[in-house]
Amino acid sequence: MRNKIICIVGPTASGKTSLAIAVAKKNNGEIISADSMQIYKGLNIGTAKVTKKEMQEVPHHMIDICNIGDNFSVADFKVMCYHKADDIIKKGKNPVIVGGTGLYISAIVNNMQFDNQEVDFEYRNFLENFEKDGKSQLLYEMLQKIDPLSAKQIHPNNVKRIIRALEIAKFSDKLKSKHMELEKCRIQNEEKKYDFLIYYIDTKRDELYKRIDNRVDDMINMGLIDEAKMVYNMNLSPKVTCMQAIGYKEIFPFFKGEKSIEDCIDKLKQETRKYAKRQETWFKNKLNIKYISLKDGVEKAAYLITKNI
RNA sequence: GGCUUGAUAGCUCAGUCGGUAGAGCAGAGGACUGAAAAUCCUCGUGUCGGCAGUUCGAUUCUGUCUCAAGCCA
Repeated sequence: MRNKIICIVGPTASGKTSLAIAVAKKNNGEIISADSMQIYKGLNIGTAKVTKKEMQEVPHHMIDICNIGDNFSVADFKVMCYHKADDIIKKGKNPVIVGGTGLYISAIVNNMQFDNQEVDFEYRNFLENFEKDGKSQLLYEMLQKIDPLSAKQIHPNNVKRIIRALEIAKFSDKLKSKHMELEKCRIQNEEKKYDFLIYYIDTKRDELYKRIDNRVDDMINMGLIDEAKMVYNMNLSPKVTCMQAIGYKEIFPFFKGEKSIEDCIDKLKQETRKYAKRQETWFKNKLNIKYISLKDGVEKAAYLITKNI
């Protein structure tokens, strides 16, 4: 019999962390985080990472596994996540997957297939130069020739995606060695490894926005500005993945003396709200989810989730 | 008190050599199989500050008033 794995998803600030801990406690579980930013050591307050105390209550995985500046992608996530899940099951315990990164959740739920591939920065730079020269259209035309299916799915203006698709097409093992059409290996997902039960924490929009505003204020009180300063002082390229995290780049203008701290905090709240909206779109439209509410408390929700297993 | 410059979408502004107007941001919705807290797509009627004048027609020109910023007293 295949194992059923509980996933808890939802927009930022919806209460995923506490619900996951409650579920894991009730169900002899260990938590696997599916969050593209909590993987980084040092990004604690801004990513709303679980506290050390909470981690002692229930083991957490896939948190603090990278250094700031490291590269990481869905492909890495999927491999590591499955290993962790297997390990947890072998121990006789139950994995609980929690996260807000839609692509990561989709990757494991749908068992997406990826080749092993390192990022080739030289090639990426080469491609990015086309964009700098205003020749993005050429990139799209290249992709249409090399990987027509991807080209169909990516909007011609989405240069970042076009470049990534070109990188993948060029270095894809399947393309190079087997002369297989990329379309085929993309669509051909293997049989699903586990069954998943995905719970989406449903929160009314205005309520969620209030929670977001309050949480940002809490983050500031907990020392987010110092944490952001630490990241700022590292002087990283804006291209580095963790520099994309919300909670840091919004405060940089204050350090540069370009904006007041109040304006930066407002911007941070605004960006977080927009992010929550994008998450909602992903989870509601791309995944087969069950809705769960925290209105009657975390314990009640955890009870409802675990009693079905 | 005098002069100058402004007053246009929630905000910042562009524009109409006179034929009732459009960008960015915000907001709403959406896409997304390899950077995803990223990236991208769609959606813009608003007494064009008030009143009067010229005109077939004014947001656009003229006068006047109100408000704001600056300069001179």
